[in-house]
Amino acid sequence: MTKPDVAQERKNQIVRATVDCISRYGYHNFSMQDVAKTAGVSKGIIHYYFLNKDDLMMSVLGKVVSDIGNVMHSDMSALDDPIKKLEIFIEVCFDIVRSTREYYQVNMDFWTQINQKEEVRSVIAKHYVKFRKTCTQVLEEGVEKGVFQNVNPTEYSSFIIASIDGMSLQWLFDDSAFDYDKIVKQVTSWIVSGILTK
Amino acid sequence: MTKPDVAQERKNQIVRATVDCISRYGYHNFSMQDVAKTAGVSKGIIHYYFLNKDDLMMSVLGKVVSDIGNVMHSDMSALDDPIKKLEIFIEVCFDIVRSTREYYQVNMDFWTQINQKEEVRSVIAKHYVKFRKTCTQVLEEGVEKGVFQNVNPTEYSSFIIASIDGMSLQWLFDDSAFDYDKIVKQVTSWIVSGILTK
Amino acid sequence: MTKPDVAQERKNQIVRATVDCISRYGYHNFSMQDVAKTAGVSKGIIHYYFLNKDDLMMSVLGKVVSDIGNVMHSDMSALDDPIKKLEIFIEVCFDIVRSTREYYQVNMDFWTQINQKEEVRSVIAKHYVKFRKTCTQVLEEGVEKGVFQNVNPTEYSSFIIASIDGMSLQWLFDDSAFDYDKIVKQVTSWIVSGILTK
Amino acid sequence: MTKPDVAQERKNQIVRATVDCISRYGYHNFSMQDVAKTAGVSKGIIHYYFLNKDDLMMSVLGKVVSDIGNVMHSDMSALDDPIKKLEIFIEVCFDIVRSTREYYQVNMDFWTQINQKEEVRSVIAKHYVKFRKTCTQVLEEGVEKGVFQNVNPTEYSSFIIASIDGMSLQWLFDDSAFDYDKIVKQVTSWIVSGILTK
DNA sequence: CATGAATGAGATTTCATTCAT
DNA sequence: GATGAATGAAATCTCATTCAT
Repeated sequence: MTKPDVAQERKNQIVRATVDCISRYGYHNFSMQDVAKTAGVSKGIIHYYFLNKDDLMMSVLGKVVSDIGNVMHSDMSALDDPIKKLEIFIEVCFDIVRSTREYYQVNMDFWTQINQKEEVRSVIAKHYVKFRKTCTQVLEEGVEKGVFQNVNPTEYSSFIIASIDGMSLQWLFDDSAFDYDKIVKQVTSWIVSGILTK
Repeated sequence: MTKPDVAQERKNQIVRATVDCISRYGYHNFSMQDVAKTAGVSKGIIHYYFLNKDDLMMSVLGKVVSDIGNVMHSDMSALDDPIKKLEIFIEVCFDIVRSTREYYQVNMDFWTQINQKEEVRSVIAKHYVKFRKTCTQVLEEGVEKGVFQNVNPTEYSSFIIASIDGMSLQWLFDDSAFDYDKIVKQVTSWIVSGILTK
Repeated sequence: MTKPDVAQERKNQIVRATVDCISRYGYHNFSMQDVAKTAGVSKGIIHYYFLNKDDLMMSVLGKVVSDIGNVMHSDMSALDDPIKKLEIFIEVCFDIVRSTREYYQVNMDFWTQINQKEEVRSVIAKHYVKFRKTCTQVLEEGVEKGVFQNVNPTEYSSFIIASIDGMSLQWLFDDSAFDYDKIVKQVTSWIVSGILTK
Repeated sequence: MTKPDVAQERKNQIVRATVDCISRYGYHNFSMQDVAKTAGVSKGIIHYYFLNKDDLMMSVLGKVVSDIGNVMHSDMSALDDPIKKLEIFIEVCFDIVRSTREYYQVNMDFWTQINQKEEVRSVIAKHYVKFRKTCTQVLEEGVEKGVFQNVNPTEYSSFIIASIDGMSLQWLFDDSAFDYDKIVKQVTSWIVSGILTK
């Protein structure tokens, strides 16, 4: 059978269409009709697969968050040098923003919901926990090997991720403010040299 | 004149009410009716003072951005020591987030509009230009006095501001993730020691 | 001012239009749009005066129930003879059904809701309490004067009202089944003679 | 044949499920989906056996009406005494309401349709014709035997049935209004003594 | 200036019905 | 026969905006 899971495929199709719509029309300026048109399906079928718009949006958030999370986990295990590993981690993170700019923004759009919808806040919070954990592992390895100073790895992870998010924001607000590639390298160097044993 | 622009006072009143509503009901979930009730005025009068909801929102953005900007400029000129000055700058910034958490969140809510409304993007971009400039001045003073390394001050400003925004985000997503006061001090120390001449 | 209470007048106008719609299209086959058109107003204004369709329907029920209740209280106090009084009470009741057939049916339409909406059931129940009380007073007077047997007046009231409702139902189902005027007289006589002291 | 009409059995199954749904969700608040789930069949198959929802509803009405009709015809022929016979007829009728309260309510729900759907009105009207006829036969027997007064039996049948329906209504609206068992006996006595030869 | 009744476009959602499999 | 995915009409409800008073 070439029809292993029509339902799942349809759901994916609708979620993808929704991401498109958010990108194009804005987080709260798209209608179910828009999603239907984009996905090439009828309005009704969306409510067949998703309880309501909220439910659909939670699926979108889930996808965005997990997609970003998945990219981050891409082969770092192959590397031995903690410094190289950290540099690559940072590079990959910055790359997500640059190469999926609209996608990262859709992710950002959910931030407006953290005060109104506990579930949204919770998903994002968990994403950051995982995010920090990934980074922490890299740092701990370096600390163990004596390459990195004995800082609190979780705290320094927060700091690293904060720098990446913060720089990305400034770039999204104004991509002529600085040369992204150049400043990414600069920031990476500041972050890395900040933790290197003297 | 003892009649200092009643119109302006009315506009302020409405804008303040709107900030309240965004905080309470969410950026996309409040109505002009809500604003009217909160401000204690009629629905009609809002459209007398503001062209439409968009116009009102731009005024809100203007207020939020300038309020935050104003806090930052508070007495740093009195200090002589560049290190102390930088530390205070960072502290003040973090304080804005902590002490006006909801307010900062309203500011953040506008970030989701940068793709849809060029004017919003532009206002935020200008805010960050000013923000960086303030920081840059502090850094330049330190570089001049030989206390700070000869890094590109604008780039390091971006980095500083990025750290502040990024840490604040993580805290807004989950205020149990770390002790804000403690990590603020830690991050401040990392930022400062990263630029000190060895 | 000839505009003492625009709001109340509008509400009445909408409620009246709703009764019309229920009569014409059926209890669950009319839309807010229909009501708007019938009342000659816009769809939106209905939701300005009524929270939602349910709220509107409760107002309709209130009106129907109280209108019917009001008719029943029409001058019986003038009469002295308990028998005459009872006969007139019964006549008035039957008259309500005959002369406001559609109206009585709208009232009936709410009966489908008694299992789903406690408030509906409660309003109807209270209406019947009042209904029985009115009848009971007539009976008690007759018992006191020794004209009526010493039956339980509330129970006999229930029986009287039951006969009226039940006969009306059969007539509504098939108005060719019997001559309404004739059978009303017959039933009245059975009811009255059933309580007369021998 | 040992395959006694699978189709009929399926139809019954669906009709029964519909009665359940009306009871549970209300006459106007259940969907074909609900029926399908309750019957344990697919949504599609319902439209295979029934033309549409209206058609299904007519089948439900048919079932409800004939079920109630059937109960009424149960063993009265064995009795000789017309008084006893009449008492039992009344008792059985009241029993239908008490013992199948929800069922009787479903029957009542159709009453609201008599204005909109001639077919519904007609079925109900025919049901009452049969109902009255059954009662009339009991009365005629008593008149013939000189036990009952020479009233018009059809008219008195209407009156009897009206009392039963009317009392049941009041009870359905508020089952705390009176003790059903007690008042049933009382009403029975009033009805019977109203027709006894003096 | 100020009010709030009124409008109407448009959003979400439900659901009877169809039809390919 | 049987399924359930798919459709699309229609319903309720919200809300920015207008305008007579």
